[in-house]
Amino acid sequence: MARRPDPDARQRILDTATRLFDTYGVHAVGLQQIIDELGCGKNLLYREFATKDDLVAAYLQRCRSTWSSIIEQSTSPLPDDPAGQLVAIVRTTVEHATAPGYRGCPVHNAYAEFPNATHPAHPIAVEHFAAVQDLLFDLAKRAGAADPKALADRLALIIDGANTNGAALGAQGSAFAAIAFAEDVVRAALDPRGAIH
Amino acid sequence: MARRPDPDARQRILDTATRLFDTYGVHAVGLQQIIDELGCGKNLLYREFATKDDLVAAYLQRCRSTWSSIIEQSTSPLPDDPAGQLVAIVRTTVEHATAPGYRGCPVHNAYAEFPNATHPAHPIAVEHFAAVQDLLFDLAKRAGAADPKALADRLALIIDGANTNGAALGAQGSAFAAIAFAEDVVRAALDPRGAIH
DNA sequence: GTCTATACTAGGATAGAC
DNA sequence: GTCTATCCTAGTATAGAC
Repeated sequence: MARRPDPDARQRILDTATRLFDTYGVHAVGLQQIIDELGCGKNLLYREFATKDDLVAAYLQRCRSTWSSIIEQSTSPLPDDPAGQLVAIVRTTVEHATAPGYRGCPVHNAYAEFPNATHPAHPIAVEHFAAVQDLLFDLAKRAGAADPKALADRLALIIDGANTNGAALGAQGSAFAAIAFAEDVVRAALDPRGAIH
Repeated sequence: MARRPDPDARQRILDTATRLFDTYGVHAVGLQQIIDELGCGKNLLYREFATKDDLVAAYLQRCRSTWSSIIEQSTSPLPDDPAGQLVAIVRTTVEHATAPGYRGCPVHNAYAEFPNATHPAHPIAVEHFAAVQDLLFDLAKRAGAADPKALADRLALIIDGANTNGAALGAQGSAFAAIAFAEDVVRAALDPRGAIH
């Protein structure tokens, strides 16, 4: 009897690749290692992903969609509270950034690992950075900030800072402070009296 | 006549290695590439650095001392103004983070490239992160902040955020906003009326 | 026909001999 | 400073199990 093709093969490969890339970094993981962990043949991997670059690109796409659903999950309980959603995004970021073994935002890490602008990972990462900016700006506008761009910039710095600091120093660093920081910044930006004095 | 050993060999090797590592990332640069650029023999490099890991460790040490002198240079004009020094540190960080071709803090990048805790780069990076924390905390205390830990945490987030955001989005991102942000945060932390409302 | 397993090429890396 | 040995990884091709 002929074997049926496994429709989940691509997903299983991506599952394993994601876990290994997240843990060890992209450069440090060889395709052989993925094949060994997965227990599949080399042909299957090369059928789904012609080159390692293709696999890396698919990995980054998955990182993006994972991030989207995490954010979606944290903001959906506050559908009519854009200011609360901004704080919720920071809180979720901090939770992840202080988790044991956190190595930093995988998109930023991959971007740093492949500085060559011709790498297929590049445009995906840039798209992600722009999407985060847009989301923050949109929420800041809807929250009624007098200067939504300024509020979005400050929250972007807090979020990127929490990610980086958490990767470096974990829960012992400054990442936890990001939550109260974001609350103050949002409050100040919405205060009709005109913010910080 | 036998050639005299070049006492600057180690520095010249480090110069070239630093430039290449900063530009392309550590993993992506081979020792052969460094040798080719430098026009030296392999022996010379192996005499100074037994393994690539040793070279990477020396590279990170140099990154640390470069960072120290940059910070020293930016804070020395304000010897009796710790609050001004805190803002100056952020300003200097932003200047670097928004420069064309900036790829992020090399220490953070190397830390991300070598997640394995046994790599010699690890302790050096951790030392750096702790040193930054200590410097910020010390200045926050000397500035008279009511809660110096909180101020140091917030500035650490702004600094790490400016570095990461600048690497991703350059001058078009949120990094520039870090300067006014830091000014507001420092002012609020020193305000006797009790900060942000 | 689909998968696993393996043998193989080519290139680049570390390392060291001379 | 050149030249060689060894290893590792990406990628291809082939053989065989189900």
